[in-house]
Amino acid sequence: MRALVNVMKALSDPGRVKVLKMLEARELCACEIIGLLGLAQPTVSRHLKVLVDAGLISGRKVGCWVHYRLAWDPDSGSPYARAMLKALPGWLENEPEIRTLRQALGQLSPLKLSAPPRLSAPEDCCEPASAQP
Amino acid sequence: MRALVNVMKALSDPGRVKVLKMLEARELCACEIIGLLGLAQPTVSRHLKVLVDAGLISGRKVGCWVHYRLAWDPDSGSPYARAMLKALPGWLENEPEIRTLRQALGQLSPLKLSAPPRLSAPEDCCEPASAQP
DNA sequence: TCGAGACATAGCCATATGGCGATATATTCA
DNA sequence: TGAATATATCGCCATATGGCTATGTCTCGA
Repeated sequence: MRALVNVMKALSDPGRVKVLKMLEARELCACEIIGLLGLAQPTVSRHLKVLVDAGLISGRKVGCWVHYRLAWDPDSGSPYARAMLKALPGWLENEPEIRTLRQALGQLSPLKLSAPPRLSAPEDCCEPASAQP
Repeated sequence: MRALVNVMKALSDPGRVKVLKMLEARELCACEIIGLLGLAQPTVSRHLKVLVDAGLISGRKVGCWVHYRLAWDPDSGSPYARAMLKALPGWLENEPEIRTLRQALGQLSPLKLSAPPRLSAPEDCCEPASAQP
């Protein structure tokens, strides 16, 4: 019960749902998510923690960065989390908010992740996605 | 997005999840749910409203009573609500809380609902499920 | 028409949640 | 070692949530 409620609570916030929809496209580092969501870094960090605790995403540290991805692993996460991750890709595809995010995501240069020890840092990783002049 | 978040919020409370699990067995009137949940009547009433607003259950007034059931109807409710209603029966079946509720539910005399205009009132409909002597 | 019962609503309170800035921690690079 | 960067944590505030009691509304039957 606790596990189920935790997953549902995690899905009860638009920002967190957006994160999951973005991670459908590809793995993202925290700073990219911050830029895309347009929220303060501590706020996003907490949202990510909620998603991790619910078993919906997992993060792995790569040098200075933490790369988040959907927790597809069959053993990690709860069955509830897996069920929701399976359902989500069919949802919200026509939502304007999501389409906008997808577009912004495409404009970001993809992460050049490969070598955990030696890492070529993505120069524009932490450019804020929305530049206000 | 709003609709999805509303469904997930509705599922974010153990009491409301219990209501849905009980309604899997059969239609219930509000007073039965009050007895089974062990919460005050206004509290349950509000929980039921949240579930109705999310499109997860529907209530129909029968005389003095309101009978609640899962919102299976293909047109009513959101696709999110329908998806969750489809998933829920496979969940929490081994949860002690739920098993206890199921048992208590079996001990209640089933509602004799049939005639919307004329209605044979269930005598013990509003007996509190927990009698403290 | 009036009382009783079933349910909904209003209002109050304690806690949870989500936002933020400030700060701590960890890692890389010079 | 020390500066710079990425992320996490802390503490504060406003709002949302969930519990309750009191009260309103509706329906039935006397």
